[in-house]
Parts: sequence; C-alpha cells; structure tokens
Amino acid sequence: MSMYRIDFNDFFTSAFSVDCILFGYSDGEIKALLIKRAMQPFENLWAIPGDLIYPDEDLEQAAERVLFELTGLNNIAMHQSQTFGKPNRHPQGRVITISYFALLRIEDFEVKASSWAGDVQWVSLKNMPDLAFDHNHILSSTYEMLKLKLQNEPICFDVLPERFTLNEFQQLYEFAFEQAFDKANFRKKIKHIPLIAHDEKQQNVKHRPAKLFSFDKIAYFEGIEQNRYTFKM
Amino acid sequence: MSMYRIDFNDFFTSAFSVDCILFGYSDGEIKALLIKRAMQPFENLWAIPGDLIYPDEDLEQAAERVLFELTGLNNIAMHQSQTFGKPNRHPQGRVITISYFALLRIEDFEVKASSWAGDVQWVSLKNMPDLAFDHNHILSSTYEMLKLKLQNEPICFDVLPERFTLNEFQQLYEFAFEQAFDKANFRKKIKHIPLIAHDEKQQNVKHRPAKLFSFDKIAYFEGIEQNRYTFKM
DNA sequence: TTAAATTATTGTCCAAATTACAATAATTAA
DNA sequence: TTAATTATTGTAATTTGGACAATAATTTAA
Repeated sequence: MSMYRIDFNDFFTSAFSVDCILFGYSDGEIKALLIKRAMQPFENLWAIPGDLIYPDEDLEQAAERVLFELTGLNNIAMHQSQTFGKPNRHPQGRVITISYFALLRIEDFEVKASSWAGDVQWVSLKNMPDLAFDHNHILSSTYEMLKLKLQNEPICFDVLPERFTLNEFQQLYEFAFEQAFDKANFRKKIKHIPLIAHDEKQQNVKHRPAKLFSFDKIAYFEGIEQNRYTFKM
Repeated sequence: MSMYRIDFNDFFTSAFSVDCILFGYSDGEIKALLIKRAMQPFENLWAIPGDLIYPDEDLEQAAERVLFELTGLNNIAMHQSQTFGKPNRHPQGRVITISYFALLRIEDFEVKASSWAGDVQWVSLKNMPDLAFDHNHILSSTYEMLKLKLQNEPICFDVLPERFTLNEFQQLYEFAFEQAFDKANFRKKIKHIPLIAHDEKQQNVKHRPAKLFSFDKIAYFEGIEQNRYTFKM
C-alpha cells in the first residue's frame, strides 16, 4: 500500500462518464454521430456524445440513456470498448470515461438534436475534424474495437434486422472493413454460423428477391457452451 | 439530457479502482495471483489485488503500482481489459473498477505479501474458489480478454524475454490456450511475424540448444503502418 | 571416443480452406 | 417473351493447416 494512503472517502472525488460512439454506414462509408458542443469547455467543437453517469446508474444503462436521448432509439445493444482516464483529460476535474459503441443503420432513424447541442451530424471517419477532449483518440480506438468484435463475436446480428438477406450480412462487413468481398466466398465463410433459412423473401425489390435468414441464437449458444465452436470472421 | 440533471460537482462522489489480474503459468496450468483480504469487506476471502486510483494518477500507472507493490516487479506492461461498474458491486460506495492484466512467468519473481494481505497465492483457474466482490466475473472476463489479445496483438512479446527460443514462444500459447501445438506447424504459423534470428544460442540446457530470436518491432510497426499486415495467431 | 538420448529444425504429404471466376436460376420490367 | 438484374451454386487452382517423418546438433553416459 502506498505511503500516502489517505482516507477512503477522499477518493470519492472523481466523476465518470460514458461516451457513446454511434457508428453508421451510408454511401459506402462508415460514419460516426457527433454533436457540436453548445457549452464550455470546447464550445463549438465537435465531440462524441457522452454524459456523466448518475450515482445509482449502471454503466450500460447510462450508455443506452445517452443513445436514447440523442436518437430516440431504444433496445440497441451497446458494447463496451475502453476506458480513458488521463488525469487532465477533462479541464474541469478528474473525469474517467468509459466508451461504448453501437453500429446502426443510418437510414433507420432520425437524429433528434434534443437538449444536447446545437448540431448533430454523421461525420465520415475519413474526414474527421479535431474533436473536443481526447475524442479523436477515443474514436479511433473504438473503431478498432468495433472491428475486433465484428471478427470475434456475433455483434453483427445486433444491427442487422431480425430477418436479413445474405447480401445485407455481407455489406455490413464490407462497410466496416472498407473492402469488397466475393459473394460466393463470403457465403462459404459464414457456413459455420448457425442461420435459419426462411421461406420468406425480400419484398419490393426490382429484381430477383433474396431469401431471408435469421440468426439461430439457440444453436449458436449451444455450440459455445459445449466448446465446439468459436465465432470467427 | 435527463430530467434530474444535477450540479456538476454532485457527480464527484464516486471512486475508481484498478484490479490487476496477474496470470502466470507453471505446472502446465494458468494461474492467477490472488490475495486473501485481511480486512472488511469480504474479510478472509480471496480477491484480485486492486487498489483505489489516486486523484492525480493515470490508470496504467495505478495498475503498475499495484503490480509493483505486490510483486516488486517493474516495467511489466499492463493491458486494459474491461470496466465493471454495477452500482452495488462495492458495499461501501460506488466504486467503478477498471481491470488490467499481465502475463508473467511465475518462476521469474517472488511474490511479496507486503502490506496487502495476510496471504498471497497463485491459484489455478481450474480450481477457483468464491472470490470477494464480483471478482469471479472479472477474472473470467479478463481471461477471455487475455486470449483475445494474444490472438490479435503481439502482447506475447511483453512477457517473453527479450531473446527467446521458438519453443518458449510456442509454450506461451500452449499454456494460455491449454492445448498442445505441433512444433513444425507452429513454426509455419508464425512465419509472418517479423523475428530477428540471432547467432546466440540457449545456455545451460542438457541437450541441443535452440537458437534465440527476438521480436522485430521496427519491421512489425512498419507493416502495421502501411496496412500490409495484421497480427493473427 | 563413441553411442545413446534428447531436443531442434526442416521437409513431405494430404486434407481443408481460400480465392478467383464461371455458370445457372429466379425474378422484374419492358 | 426477352433483356436486365441479381441470387445462388459450382469448379478449378492456390494457399494454408495438420499429421507425421526425417535429419541435425548437442549432451551425457558408457
């Protein structure tokens, strides 16, 4: 124990926040939802939406609250990324921030600026301005985490609709990894993932409609339990 | 923004801690270094060593301090795993804890119980008792993170000596993943990792000594920069 | 000094996965 | 009915991965 051990209560002088990185894809690009700060510090700079966590609030709950306040979206799974805590990262005090992310389909909802900020916008990762705080760093680390999790956990099904076509599935990976895959080969690659094929087909498309699939959670978790399986993309 | 937005300063009522999971291998098993708590809460229960973070202390710095106090070891890279923050996880107040881990060679050092606790011990993951707080959960999540990072980042070189034999390299993965690999095949698998082969050989072994290698950081990071490379095991 | 024992290192063969690309099937729109 | 479009399946070549054998280098014991 350190020399300068102090009273337990003296430690209760920090705040913690969540920062929510919402990734979305459109026009062949991955974008993040940013807000323009309407107040000090970093007034008028773009920033990742975040908020302090209430004292009795769970971390994920806080992340989902921020998402809801910004987008009106509910029931979107948020994934924890990393925690950032350099002593001086927040000019007003010691604030340690836990980053969460989600992957969304931009066209699925309307952003509501709400009380947050003057402006809310999807910004391409390719074209990122200087952000408030250490948010550039948080954003790029979290993008790496997104890719890592897409490769090792079935989080793709959090963002895909309940029933999806194999092409939609493929496009998600194409957008996230910014590269095209061969259709036939992609289908071979996902053969090990338990999917349920439905009789239903895509509607309202002006070409041959694709078959709809859904993720077979039960079979998946059975495979995981029995250690006979690991998700790999 | 939530209805019950309160003053900024009211949020500074929480504490942060780091929990340091030290994984080590010996006798063909992965073990974690645990302490027996000498005080309330959870007195006499085994726990992951951790400590509150000082107000002006960086997270990694705190993790390295805990490691040092417990083992006397310096300059071991600690890796961030996940952050745990259920409101009631600590009976004395809201404490959010950030878990860090390191992988060590048990025979490389002596544990010093120091002021920490009555007892310090390496405990096999196979044979884990009920731990204090939510430490069983933290431990198993962090073990998963260790394996994930071993597969996707070159953290193995943090724990290997600067110059190592290919067998030592292989054994590290064998211990972590609890399975044996074929020597010849392992060598093929790591062909893409930039290693420097030295003329030097293993000393004091009673058999043909193996050649020593070291990790070529420069070549590695060049490959990463230029996007011509991803670490995969 | 030599042979046996031990471990390092390299090679080979076969099966499985990956890649590039082609062929066929189903549907819409004209 | 046909052209256009996209879905789906197939095939052949290449690369990777796993099982196992062969050879090389070194120590130890006879």
